[in-house]
Formats: sequence, structure tokens, C-alpha cells
Amino acid sequence: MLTKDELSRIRNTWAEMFPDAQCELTHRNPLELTVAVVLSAQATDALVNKVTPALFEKYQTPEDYVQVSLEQLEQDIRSIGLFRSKAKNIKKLAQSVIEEYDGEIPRSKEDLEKLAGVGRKTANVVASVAFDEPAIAVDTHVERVSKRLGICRWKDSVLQVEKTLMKKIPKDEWSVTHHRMIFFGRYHCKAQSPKCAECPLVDICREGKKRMKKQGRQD
DNA sequence: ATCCCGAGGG
DNA sequence: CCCTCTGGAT
Repeated sequence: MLTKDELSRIRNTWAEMFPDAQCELTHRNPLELTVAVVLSAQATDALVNKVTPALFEKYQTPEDYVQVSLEQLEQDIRSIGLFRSKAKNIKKLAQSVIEEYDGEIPRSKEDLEKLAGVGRKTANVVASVAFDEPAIAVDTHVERVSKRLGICRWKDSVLQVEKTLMKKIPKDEWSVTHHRMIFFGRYHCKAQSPKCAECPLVDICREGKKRMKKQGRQD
């Protein structure tokens, strides 16, 4: 397990590497953000951003999503993966926003999670990015980085990872740290080829030390 | 535990 | 070819 000093060193390193980390999904309002985050499941932000400009031009209100045919919406988001379930969820989500939330995306995580296609991770992103609520959304990057560095255990569930992070990071730093972890995972501690050789954290990283040793044997 | 599911990188 | 991408519902 990591010591308190090691944790703060990790957070300082992230802050130096990615001082301006923020949400990279293009959006102008809570509805656009919610749709973008739903679309981003198992897809890269870059891919989502290629589709959303035209999508948000065409669909500007929840009513627009309700009125369009399912087939048409599927075509409009086809290039993103999981397009059938996402199209269905977005229509359903828009419907309940109209019926139950007076046409506005709800602010609380509890209400957000009731929307179709919105689970804990998506609710955390919308609450924190659109409404400035402190939250740590645990996605594939945050989970991988936390486990490689030894911030949590390998077998931990995503919920356990989230709880551990919330416990070990000051509340007013949750949102920034969350985005820095995303950037760290996306651009540095990548799933396929992590940059361990040039990583300022290798000396305290279980996974990093393992990988460097393996590389040494091959040389 | 499994399915959904196209795009992009290696 | 294989792996991964800001997951969620069943």
C-alpha cells in the first residue's frame, strides 16, 4: 500500500504534467454534455467530438430527440460504437427529461442515474462538469491508473475504487484530480504501451517496476 | 458474466 | 490480426 507522502507526490506529479486537465467532450449546455457522455461509453472522446457538432446542430432540445425516428437517430450516431442501445437510451432519456424534469437535465446524481443510459460514472461526470458538484467518475483510465500505481487493489470493483479515491483525495480536489487522472491514463499511462521508461512515478509504481524489469531482460 | 459495436492504433 | 476506447443494462 502507498503511504500518504507517496500519494501526495503522485498528485503533485499529475498537477505538473497536466495542470489544465479538463473535460474534452465538446458541449455548450447540460443536455449536450449528457448526450456526449452517453455516446462516449466504450468510445474515444475524439470520435465523439467528430459526430456531435452536426448532431447538436440538428437536435437542440429534448423534444427534437423524442420526435425523430429511432432509425434516423441510429444513423446519425452510427460511426460511434454501441449505436443501437445508445440511440434508444438517448430517446428514452429525452422523454423522461421532458416528463419528469420539466425539460431540464436534473442536477443531482440520484436523479441523473435514473435516466436511461446514465449509470454512476456518467452521472458523476455530468454532476461535476455541468453543475460543479464534487465527484470522481471512475472510467477505464481512472481504474487502470489507480490499480497500476497501487492506490487501490487489483480486484477492487469500480465502486470500491471510487470510494478509495474519495477517501484519499481532499473533496475540493476531486474534480481536478479526476481529469488529471484521465489525461495521465490517456496520454501517458496508456493501456497498451505505458511510457514507464520516462515516467516520474516508476519508482513507486508496482506495474511500472514490473514492466521495466521485463524490458531489461529482453535487451 | 455477457452483450452491445464502430473506429483507430499497434 | 488484436486491443482499447471517460459503460450500462440484463
